[in-house]
Amino acid sequence: MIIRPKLSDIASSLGLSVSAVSLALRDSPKIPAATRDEVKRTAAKLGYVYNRQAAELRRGVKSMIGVCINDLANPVFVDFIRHIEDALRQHEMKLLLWNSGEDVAKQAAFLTTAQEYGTAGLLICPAEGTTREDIAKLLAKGFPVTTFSRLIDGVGISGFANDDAGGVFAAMEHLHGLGHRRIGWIGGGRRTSTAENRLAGYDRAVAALGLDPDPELRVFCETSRRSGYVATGALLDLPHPPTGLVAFGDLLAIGATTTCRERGILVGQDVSIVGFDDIDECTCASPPLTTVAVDKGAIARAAVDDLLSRIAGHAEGAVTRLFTPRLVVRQSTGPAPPARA
Amino acid sequence: MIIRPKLSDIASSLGLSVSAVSLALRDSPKIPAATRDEVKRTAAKLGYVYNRQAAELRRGVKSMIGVCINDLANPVFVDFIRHIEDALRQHEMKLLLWNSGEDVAKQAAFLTTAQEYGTAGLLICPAEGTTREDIAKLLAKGFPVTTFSRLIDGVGISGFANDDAGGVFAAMEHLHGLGHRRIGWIGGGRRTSTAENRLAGYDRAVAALGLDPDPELRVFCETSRRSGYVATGALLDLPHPPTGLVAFGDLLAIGATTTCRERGILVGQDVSIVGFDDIDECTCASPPLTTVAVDKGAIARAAVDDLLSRIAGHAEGAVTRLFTPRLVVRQSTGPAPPARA
DNA sequence: CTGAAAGCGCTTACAG
DNA sequence: CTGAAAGCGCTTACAG
Repeated sequence: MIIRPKLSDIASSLGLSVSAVSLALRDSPKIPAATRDEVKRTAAKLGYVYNRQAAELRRGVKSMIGVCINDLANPVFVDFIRHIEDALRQHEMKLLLWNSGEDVAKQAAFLTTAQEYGTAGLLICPAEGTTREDIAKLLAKGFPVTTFSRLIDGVGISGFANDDAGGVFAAMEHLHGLGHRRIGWIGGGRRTSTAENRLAGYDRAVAALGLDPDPELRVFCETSRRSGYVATGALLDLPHPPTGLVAFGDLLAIGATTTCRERGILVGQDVSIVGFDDIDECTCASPPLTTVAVDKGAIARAAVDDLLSRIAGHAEGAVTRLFTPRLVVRQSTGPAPPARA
Repeated sequence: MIIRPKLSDIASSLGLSVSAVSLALRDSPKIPAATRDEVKRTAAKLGYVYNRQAAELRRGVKSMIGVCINDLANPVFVDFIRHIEDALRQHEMKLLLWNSGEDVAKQAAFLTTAQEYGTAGLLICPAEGTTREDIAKLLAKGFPVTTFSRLIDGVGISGFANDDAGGVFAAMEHLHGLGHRRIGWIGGGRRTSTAENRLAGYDRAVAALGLDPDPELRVFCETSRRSGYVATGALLDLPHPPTGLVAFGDLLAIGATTTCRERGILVGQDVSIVGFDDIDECTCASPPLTTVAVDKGAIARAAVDDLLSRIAGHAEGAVTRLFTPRLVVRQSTGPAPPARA
């Protein structure tokens, strides 16, 4: 038995030429329908597997896209991946997935692999510490790259992200409207565009709304439930703790609810908490979490479209597009408690 | 400027032969060190990217492994992936990741892609509904496949999984030792080996320990926080609710704690809850979750070793290995409350 | 130590 | 409608 049959095996078993078999398998009208069927039957019988590497080498086309994200453990990226997959499927493109885990070295290794394996281009949410030079190097090689969720400025690469500053501002306005005047910030401890912009939204809102600008109210940490738990503890230990809390991400906000619960503090009454991203878990958190919903589907689709048109050679200049998020009010926010003595 | 330079571009720019360049780049002792350095410098200068597809086609070797899991949204798989990655890195193998999302059609599409792109073999946690025939078809083509976490029996494929029945049995013994006699089961609603075995462990323990065998105590659902929330509600609504609860997975158990919290039921006092898997979140759940810790690292390493030796042709017969889990007692379990009238 | 030639499994003009 | 030939970018014997 032939281990891995190739076109020539099908051809010889049928008394056809290799070219005829090649065309038949791809439904060329040059081959009579009856012959095509026969070829396909024989291929199936022999257990033929198309060697796409060989075909792509010959044709000079590619059909894989590399996707590199920074933190698989954050559900928001699982959402992004699902949307990217959906968008890619319509273009018959496959996805080569990678998780950098915020490790620039791992990310660099993947970038190399992605190129060596002939991916057509790269969709990347850059790990913290990714430099313009890292990206410029790829671009110089003519390798199409588009960023999503996080942006890298000033290097001529397209980026599609949420309006992070605006999202936090909206969250702050919401709390301000509920009477909160001392509002804490947790998270965004990494040097990424997302962290910078969300914090900028916080600072801007503090100034614009006349809130307490106490720098102690800002606690920087990474994005995980545990970090949210710890950071919120620090905030509540303050001599004069905040009544409202905006978190860099939902994971942090969920961690924050744990801290409150342990201390017998009622979320939505004693303290109001707003998350960011709108992951599924928000609806079954306790209480269900008020959050800033990021339009992951629209961002994913726009990034895929940009990358594909770049790959196709219709490369207009780099574009940066920000998508407006939507505040979703659930039960983790409520009127500020009356001031205490 | 050359768009994507190849060996011949380096060769001609240096007045060398293509073969010399090929050997130099791979540090062959046949090429003088000085020449090697020069070749590498030129390659870097020209922005040369190794075409691994072409090289693998010629050499007849492969360096990618496909990994197909069933649910990326479950953190336990993120853990598995990380361990698989680590094991693979030592063998210079790359990973082509895919999430079937419990969709057999998506999984089938990936299996085809993985073969067409020339992955050396496949590590798979089969989606619900994967048949023996699905696997047999791959095996018939001589395509190396190894399962992990979930097993497919009777088809001559190696599998590495947790001792699921034993794990649940240990959880039940723990609760029994604390005085619980009416213990509920939530989850495992899918037809997978994991679900069957964990439920079997429950049933066996109910019989062996003389617990209440009320079938109402078993609620089947899929694995998510939300499902755990809902299923636990159903259990607590029973005229005679259980005092202990074993969940198919930690995500469910965490959902269960939410239900209890909402109803003012103290977890670890009024009701004891045991999860399964030991994901990171267990330690920052409230209360921290007693769980059955799966040795994901050992399972991942064993599966990778098996697959790689199969790829290398040292294919002993298929082996199935079960790894003994470890009960980790935290604060979600405690003595059964005194029986009520 | 270096180069010319063949070939991995495909596809694509080009003849017949 | 069908086949022989060339070539995608590499690597590997094989001569020199």
